[in-house]
Amino acid sequence: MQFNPMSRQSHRDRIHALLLQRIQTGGVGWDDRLVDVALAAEMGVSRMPVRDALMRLAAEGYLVATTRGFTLPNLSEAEVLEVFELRRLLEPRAAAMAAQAMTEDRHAMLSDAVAQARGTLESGDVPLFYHASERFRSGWLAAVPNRMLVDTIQRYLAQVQTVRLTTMRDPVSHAVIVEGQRDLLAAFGRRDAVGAADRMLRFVIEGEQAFRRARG
Amino acid sequence: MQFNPMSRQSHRDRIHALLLQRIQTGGVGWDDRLVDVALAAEMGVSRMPVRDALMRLAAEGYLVATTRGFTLPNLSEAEVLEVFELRRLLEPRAAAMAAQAMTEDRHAMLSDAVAQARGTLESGDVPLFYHASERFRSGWLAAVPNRMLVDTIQRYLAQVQTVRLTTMRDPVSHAVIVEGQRDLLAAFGRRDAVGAADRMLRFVIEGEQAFRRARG
DNA sequence: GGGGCAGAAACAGTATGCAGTTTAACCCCA
DNA sequence: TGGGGTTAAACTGCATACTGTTTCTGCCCC
Repeated sequence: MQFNPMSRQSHRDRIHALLLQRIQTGGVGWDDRLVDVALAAEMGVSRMPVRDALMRLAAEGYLVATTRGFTLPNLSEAEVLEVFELRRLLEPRAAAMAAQAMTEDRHAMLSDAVAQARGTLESGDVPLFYHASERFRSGWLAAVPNRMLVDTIQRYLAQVQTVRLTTMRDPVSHAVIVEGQRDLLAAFGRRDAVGAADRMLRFVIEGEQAFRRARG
Repeated sequence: MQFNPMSRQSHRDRIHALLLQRIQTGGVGWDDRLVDVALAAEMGVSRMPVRDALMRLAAEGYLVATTRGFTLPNLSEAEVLEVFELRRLLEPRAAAMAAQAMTEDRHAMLSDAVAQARGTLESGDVPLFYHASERFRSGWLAAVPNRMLVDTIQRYLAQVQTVRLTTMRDPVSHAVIVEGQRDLLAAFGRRDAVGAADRMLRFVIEGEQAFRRARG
């Protein structure tokens, strides 16, 4: 049963990456409790590397430690609005930098993601739409040269994961999001930093309005 | 020898706080290697809580893990400049919100901190200056109603800890920082959100320029 | 005297076990 | 049938031990 303890990437890092992916792709539900023993059994390792990964995720803000396992942070409406404020401050700038640094390859990939997202407008395939949107998001973020900025954006976006998921289920928002992606893609294609920033700001504000509508 | 394992504050948290204090008060040198075994022996506990604390400090950016113990981080110049970009984006807004939400009590506390910082201009007492600056910073941040914004700011500031410490040792920067604190305090006192934002932006840019001068 | 080279030591990662605490289920009595 | 107390299970925190790797040290050969 013994794996090589010092394999290129430690168990701790592998498990951290795996759990992060699960969180970011909606693989962890709101009422799920992540417990080291269970995860360790699932992955065939001992508790310690799993504990390390969980505590690291908690330190990074992706999880919160409770007396009974780790769970997703349960954001109040006020906290979600706080995140929208952060998004308004950071994402337009990030989009501008991405536009300036956009390569042909990356633009083609983003174009593909947007096409896929648009295709779900008729089929109403929410999981596929979500997946395409994730591809678009991670794609343009990868073009941003400021890694600190990207890390910051990724962190708080992870925390409002479920909000974004519910927004995507709304048909009206679905169309608005695809439209925003299309416009952003066009701005990226023109290397139009100003246009990308403006459109991204509008995109975030539209998202905030959709959230406010959904809550009342 | 057995302590209560579940005493109000866990060993992990105690050790984390202790090491953080050592780092922040210059108790850890650039060539010091923090090793779990040695620290554990020093504190009379096992490796695990020490390891937890060290890894948490590393996740927070106060330390970096090397193949041979934990050391102070040596951020590249590019990474530090990335953080300055984040600061330009977030801290003016945060200062504006703090100005709007400023209370008399808090303003008095900030005033005290600035007076203490100014007092170190002549004495050249860097540790006291550092402490006063920390009080000023944590004080105005506490007035910001958006907790997500504050958390984000705190997180990246932790990572450039050492840069800020070296900046404070420079007499010219020392004076510039105290001047900035004085102006910010005045803006806070007037509940002048616009003025606070403007002055904070200038403050960050001055810090960035000081850093660029120091490096190259 | 300098450049490998082998052995030793230091150190990170992981496994396992136990103690203490919290949660939840259950049972008893009303 | 419901409320309160009791007990079992679940889970975290800490300790200890072992393994494999990396770095250091000193020695030998050139």
